[in-house]
Amino acid sequence: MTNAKVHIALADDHRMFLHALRALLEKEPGIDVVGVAGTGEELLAIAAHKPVDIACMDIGMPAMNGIETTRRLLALRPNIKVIGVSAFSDRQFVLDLLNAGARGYVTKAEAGEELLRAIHTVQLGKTYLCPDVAATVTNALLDNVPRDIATPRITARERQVLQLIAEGHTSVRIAERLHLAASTVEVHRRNIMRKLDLHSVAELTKYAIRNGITTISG
Amino acid sequence: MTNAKVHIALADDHRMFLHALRALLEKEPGIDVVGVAGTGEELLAIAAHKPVDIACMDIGMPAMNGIETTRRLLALRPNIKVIGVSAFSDRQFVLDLLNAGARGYVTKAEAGEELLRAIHTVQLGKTYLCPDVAATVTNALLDNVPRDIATPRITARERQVLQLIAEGHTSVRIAERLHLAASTVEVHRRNIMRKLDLHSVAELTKYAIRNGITTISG
DNA sequence: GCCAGAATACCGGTAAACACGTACGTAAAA
DNA sequence: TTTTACGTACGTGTTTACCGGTATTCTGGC
Repeated sequence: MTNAKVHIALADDHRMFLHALRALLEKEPGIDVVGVAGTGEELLAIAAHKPVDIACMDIGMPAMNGIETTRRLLALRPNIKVIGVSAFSDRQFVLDLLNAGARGYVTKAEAGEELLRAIHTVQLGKTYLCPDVAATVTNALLDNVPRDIATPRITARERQVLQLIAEGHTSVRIAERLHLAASTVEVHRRNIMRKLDLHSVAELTKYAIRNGITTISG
Repeated sequence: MTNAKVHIALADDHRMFLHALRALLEKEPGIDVVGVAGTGEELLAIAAHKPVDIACMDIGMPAMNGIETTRRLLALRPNIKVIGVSAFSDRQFVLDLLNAGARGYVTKAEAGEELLRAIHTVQLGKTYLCPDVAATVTNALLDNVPRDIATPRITARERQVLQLIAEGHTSVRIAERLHLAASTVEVHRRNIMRKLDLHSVAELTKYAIRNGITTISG
């Protein structure tokens, strides 16, 4: 049992990264990549039919993001250990993912060995955060203590509005598209900014990209 | 000569992608990865000291972007064939890169095999664009004919203003930061939008991210 | 020396964003 | 059941964005 290979599933919407990462992990003797997925749904399907010990997933996927995918995955298979892989290291983002049950987080800026280290660490039942993320999180805990549970989460409607804002539409257009009054859209916009502590369309746009609410290639 | 391995150098600011891609390419018998770089400068250094046939580089790198890197690389070693690898497929972006002398372009959304196909094609002296990029480019040529040479390039000052816009600053703040009149900043903003055919802060922000003018983790 | 382009600056106008308030019905949660 | 959160909608006001034109200065190229 101890010298059996660890079964790993990968998920990333960039197929080239997905395939490349598979090649990287397959070089490791103790690792067996049992499936790769381009979306959160595919990852759930893999976990439903194959033995998966560890899932490494991109967080910034469109449609279903990493946090939602993590929740559903753990509801389906509570023993799977989730490692978040992302280009970003938002404090709030990492905390959300850990709250969702993830056991590790590494950024794509780190070396490939960092992911292997994370895999080996969570395999032992521990939690692994790559250095800069760990620093961000501990700073957050030291600075703003009541950040643990007070996770501001936007509603589905707000998310919908945010997506259209990040696509460059005005409030009036968004109202037309959603069959709402323009004033309602502006309230949503205001609430989003208040909840997320963002203060411009530029920041809203970046947040939306980081969280997979919109794609950058729009 | 014909059955010698092709020497490839890689460049990407995401080290994990860089290392994973190296693992993917090293599986190929005809390919020898002679160096990997995290920045454009490193890639130039590698090309200066090692034999490189093909360079696969990420376009959205901070500091020196892919287009500038391509220019300098080809000035240094005109025989190197450059393949652009990017998460995005901007029409203008691709055209700029091809004008700079690149021989291929594949997006990260494509499968890993797509990059291998690009490598084998440019090795034969041909140009390779992945399907969706090829469609975008041909559409651009069919739609707006005088797009070939009229490559709108923003000035250094405009780039500076764009960066601050994408960081979420207002025109007034940008003016203060750059010691300009607010009206001047607004003219720059206007010219940027006109040149790039963008019509909102959201679009400006995404363009800035795609082109490495600002980072998404701001 | 002239011309084109860049960078600077100002004026005017419309539309939109942004901040603050109030209000109501419903649905979920305590 | 009371409370809380959400989605809906309106009003008022200030700031900013966005589109148009004009003009001066400076620099680089022909």
